Amino acid sequence: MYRLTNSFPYLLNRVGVQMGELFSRRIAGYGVTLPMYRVMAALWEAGDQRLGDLAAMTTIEISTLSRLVGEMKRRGLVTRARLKDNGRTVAINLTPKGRSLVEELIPIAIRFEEVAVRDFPPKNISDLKTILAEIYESLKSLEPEIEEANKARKAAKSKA
Amino acid sequence: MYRLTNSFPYLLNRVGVQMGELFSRRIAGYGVTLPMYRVMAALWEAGDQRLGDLAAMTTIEISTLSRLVGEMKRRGLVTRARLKDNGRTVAINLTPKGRSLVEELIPIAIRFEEVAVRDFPPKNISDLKTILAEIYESLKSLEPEIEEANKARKAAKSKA
DNA sequence: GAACAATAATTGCATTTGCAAATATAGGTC
DNA sequence: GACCTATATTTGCAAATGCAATTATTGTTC
Repeated sequence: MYRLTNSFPYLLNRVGVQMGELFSRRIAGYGVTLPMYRVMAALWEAGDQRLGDLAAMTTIEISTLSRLVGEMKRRGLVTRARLKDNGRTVAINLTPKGRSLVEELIPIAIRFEEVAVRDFPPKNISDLKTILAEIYESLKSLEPEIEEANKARKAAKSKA
Repeated sequence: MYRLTNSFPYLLNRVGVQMGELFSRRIAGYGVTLPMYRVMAALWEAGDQRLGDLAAMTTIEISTLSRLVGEMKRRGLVTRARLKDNGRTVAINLTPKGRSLVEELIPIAIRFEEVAVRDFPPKNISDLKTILAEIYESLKSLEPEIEEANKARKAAKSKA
C-alpha cells in the first residue's frame, strides 16, 4: 500500500524545506536570503558564471535568478557584466564584499550539515550523497515520457 | 575545502526541486498542481485532518495551505468544515472526486520513484529513507542555537 | 552582407507565497 | 458569567515566482 509519507520525494522535500527554513532564519541577521546565499556559495566555488549556468547550478529558475542577481548587484555582493567577446552572455562574480560575507556564512552551513548528519556513520552519508547525485542525473530519463503523456492527452482532447 | 555542490542540503534540494518540476509537468494535464497533489495524497493516507496537521504533514506553510484548500474545495476535490465539538478547528477530507483523481495520480508518483531509485539496491534506498526521516527529526535540535544567534546579534545591535 | 534562425538574458504580468494582523472559538480564573 | 489567555484558521498586503513575450547578440545561409 502506497504511503505518501514513505515516498522518497516526500521525505526528501520535507528535509529540504525544513533545512532551508532553519538556515534562512539563521542567516537573516546578515541581511541575506537563502537564495542569495546559494548564489554566493555557488560563485565562491566556481566564479565567473554565466546566468544560465548559475541557474542550472543552483536550480533557480532563470528569470527569478536574473532579478535576484540584479538585486545582489545593487547591494554590492556580485558583479554582472556582458562579455566583450560574446555580448549575449554575462559574467557574474562575487565582489570582495560578497566574498567576505559568504565566507562568514559557509561555516554556519557546515555547522548545520554536521548537526544533520552527526548520528550516522560518514560512510552512509557519503553513500547518500552519491545516490542523490546519481538520482539527479537519472531523472533526465523521465523527460521523454512526460512529453509523451502530455502529447497523448492533447491528441485525445483535440479528438473530443 | 567546502563545496556547495557537495553539501547535503544542496544535493537534496536539487533532487527535490527537479523531481517536483518533472512531476508537476507530468500531472498538469489532470488540472492539478504539485501542492494540490501533496494535499490529496496526504489526505488519501490519513483523512479527516485539521489544517495545522495537514500543514505539518505536507510542509506547506499554513496560510498558503488555507488558501490552497479553499481553492481545492471550490474545485470539488476536498471538503472543509468546522467541527461541531471544537469550532476552532476544521476537518478536511477528500471528496469522491478528489479520491478518484488522487488514485489516478499515485501510480504516476510510484512510477517516478521507481525510475529515481532503480539503479540502487533496495537496501540502500530503505536506509536512505530512514536516514532522511531521522535527519528531519534531528533538525529540531538546531532551533535553540538559531534563537540564540539572533538574540546575540540583536543585543549587539541595540548596544551600537 | 541581408535575412533568417539560434542562443542568452531580461521584463511584463498574473499567480503564488509568507509574514503579520485579524478573526473565531475554546478554556481557564476570579 | 465577564475577562483574559491560548489555540486554530483566515485574510491583508507586500514580495517573490514563473511563464511567455521581448530584447540583444551571435551564427548561418544564400
